[in-house]
Amino acid sequence: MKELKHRSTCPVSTSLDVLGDRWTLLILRDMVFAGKSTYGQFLQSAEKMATNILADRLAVLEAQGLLTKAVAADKKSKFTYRLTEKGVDTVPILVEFILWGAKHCPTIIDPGLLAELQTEKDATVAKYQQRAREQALA
Amino acid sequence: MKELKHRSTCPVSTSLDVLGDRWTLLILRDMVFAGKSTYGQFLQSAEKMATNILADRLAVLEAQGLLTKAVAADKKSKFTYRLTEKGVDTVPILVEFILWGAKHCPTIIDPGLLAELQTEKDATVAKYQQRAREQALA
DNA sequence: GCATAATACTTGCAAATTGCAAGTAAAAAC
DNA sequence: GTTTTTACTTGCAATTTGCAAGTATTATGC
Repeated sequence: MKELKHRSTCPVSTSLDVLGDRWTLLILRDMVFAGKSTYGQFLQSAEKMATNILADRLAVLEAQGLLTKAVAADKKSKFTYRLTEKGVDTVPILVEFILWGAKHCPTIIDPGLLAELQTEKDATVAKYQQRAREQALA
Repeated sequence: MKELKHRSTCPVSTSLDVLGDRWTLLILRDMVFAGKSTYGQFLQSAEKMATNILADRLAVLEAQGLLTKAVAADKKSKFTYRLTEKGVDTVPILVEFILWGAKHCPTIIDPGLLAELQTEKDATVAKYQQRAREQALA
């Protein structure tokens, strides 16, 4: 069980204690926007996460209740990671990171998604949250 | 000049390259919600940031154009840090961290601010952004 | 005008974390 | 029954963090 030290009672600080590093939110991004759910899929993202870091972060996210781990339906040698409601609730955070990065950094992003986020943020957030919930039932 | 490596062209990833650590967003939080502007003030927050980390992060934030550094109006031995528009644009990110932390972690937060964020998020974001812009002119 | 305090860092070093490469183990495919 | 797939674990060097102490410039008090 991965323990976690909380530095203060401030909600920004406690959120950062869980999510504040270079990799954790990328895993959640891959689940929400790319529909990924397995260790092997997470390893294939453009940022090339090291295998030990991925294993560590998945363990933290599971211990903190943002995702669940279960044996895959098709193969016993495979695990499927799914978002809990606590994990689904990080979608608004991911969206704000997308909007900030798209505005202020050199990035490449699907223009359709960006336009959707800029004009109908709340509905788009809700759409991806609903999609994640439905995957969790599958 | 603090350089920064970008791991990919994904906007979440590039945002994390700048903001993805345990301390950076706490500095921005202190500027936006506590009106702090000096090195000494940042050191006094509940999370007890080490002096070298603070100096490093302020340099990164300045190099990345999220804040500006200037000699204080009252004392030549003091510096005043202010948010640029790029910095002001992180307020929605901070707000989502507040809401997630307040919902899912044990935290203490001003009930007035929380209620305001829950019922009138956009207006509250705009209010704190405007406040930060006005401080930058002072 | 000189000692003390305030302000903003910098430096040194041990401990923790990260990143890379290679190795392991169970299940699946051929 | 050998090879491949899948999910890790391990070892180790390099980087980052965290703590304590030191430095440098400006301001204050007598």
